Amino acid sequence: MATETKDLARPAIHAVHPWVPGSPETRPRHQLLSDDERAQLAKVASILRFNKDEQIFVQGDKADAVFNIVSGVVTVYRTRTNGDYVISFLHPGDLFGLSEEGHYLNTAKAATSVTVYKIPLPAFRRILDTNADLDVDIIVKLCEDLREAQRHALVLAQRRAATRLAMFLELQEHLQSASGEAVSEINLPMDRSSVAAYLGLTLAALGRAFRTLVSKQIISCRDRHHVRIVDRGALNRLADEG
Amino acid sequence: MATETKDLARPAIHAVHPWVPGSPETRPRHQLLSDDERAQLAKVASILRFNKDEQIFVQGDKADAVFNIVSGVVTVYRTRTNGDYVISFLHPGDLFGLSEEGHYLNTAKAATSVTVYKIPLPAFRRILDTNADLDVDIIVKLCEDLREAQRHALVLAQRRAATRLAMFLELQEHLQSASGEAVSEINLPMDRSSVAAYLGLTLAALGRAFRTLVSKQIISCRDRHHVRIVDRGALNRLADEG
DNA sequence: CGCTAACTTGAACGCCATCAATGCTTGTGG
DNA sequence: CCACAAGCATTGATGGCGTTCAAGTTAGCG
Repeated sequence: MATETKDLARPAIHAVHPWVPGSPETRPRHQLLSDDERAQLAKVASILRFNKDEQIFVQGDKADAVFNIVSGVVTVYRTRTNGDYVISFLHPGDLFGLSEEGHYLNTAKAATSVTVYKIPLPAFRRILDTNADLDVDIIVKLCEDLREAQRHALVLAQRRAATRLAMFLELQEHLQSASGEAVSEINLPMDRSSVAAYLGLTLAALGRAFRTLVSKQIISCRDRHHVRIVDRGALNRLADEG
Repeated sequence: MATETKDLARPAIHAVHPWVPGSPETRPRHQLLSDDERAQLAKVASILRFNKDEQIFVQGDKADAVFNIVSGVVTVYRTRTNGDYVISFLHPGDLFGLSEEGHYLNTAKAATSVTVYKIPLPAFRRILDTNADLDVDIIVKLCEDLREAQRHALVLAQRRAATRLAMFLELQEHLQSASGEAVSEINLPMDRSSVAAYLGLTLAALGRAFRTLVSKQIISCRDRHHVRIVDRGALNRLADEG
């Protein structure tokens, strides 16, 4: 379809707008950018493709571009002397590489096959300077990223592994439904060790947490990447009350 | 001094600019806003004073204003069925209440006596629309907040309590030195239970962690709000290597 | 079909949560 | 200024849960 090709041929930033009234249900996640903004960004962007596990940038690299995801999932993580810590999983419509200090603070790698727009920072700044509306869109997106990071902290502050996993699964389901897909099943494209690194758990503890939820009839796993919620009430209770 | 009075009479947003070259050392945290921007904001802002432990807004309230700290420290936390979780400690030059979804997601309370500018959201948006430079300043600030939230997640992902505390102390020291104060001593204006809620620990565990660091001659405590670093190397090692 | 890496499972240990009791400090009123 | 009270913080003992290390299993890929 022509429209779809045209859509894919331009950067897109998806978010819920925090300032317009209405409940989150009535304000779905939508495309923030105008056609004009998207066209401007497309002019300076190059499109790149990465295979699973390929690195998009590495922590310490000079931060000279921002990225916008077209398709696929990106894992952002930081490597420390005692292991890797996953900061976030990013999805189509997300922007990343912006919140850096001259050099990338984190490493970004493809969790699945990924296509992204790469927008050189100087060009990006130039467009920001000349286009006031884009500024506001970026602000909205950053607010969303901030809320997301705070929710991540909330997850990590939980004491029991099963609670962290329950919150993570609810978050993933929410992300999927907000992006418009029907979700009879939660899709977890990243591998277990990445989830463990995101939840601040060892692989072993995460495995046990999965087994606990399955044995309690709260979820069922078709395979390692597909989870079905059996008892949503119990999952919610676990996530909310620890 | 006249200048100081004038400075205090206007909103101010402090941050390091992530896009200008140079090491963080050579790019100190500075005032982002121009005199004009500060004057515009001052026109629509009202100044408020809160005593220690007074609430500035409560989670669930309609989010109709953003706040800018003039002096004092603000604790942002979220209350859940199983307790309070501290999201962040905010300082003069910080902006908060922006990243909400129509209603405040968190509660903000004064950790010390606090004076803030309250800027009604409609007026704030109007200024954003007409002032392109301010947009960019807000973006810079949000990027800093995002990095901060990610660092918090990194702290919470640590397994040992002493490691979390070491990272927290280094962060506090960094904040203080970045705001221009000489730091022979780390100042912790918030109380222990808030620190515990920030670090995802119980009061008891935090107390033990303090005692561990003291007994290992890594820090010494003058009182509950003043910590001196005795062995910075050891503190660094603990924070970096777990 | 075989190999390798990812994942699961098991047993022992250690750390933190929990609960309870004590000590400290801050604010209040006598 | 002191006595008191109430909340905050430290300390101690116990148990649960997650880490660690190791072995076994599955899944994905050539």
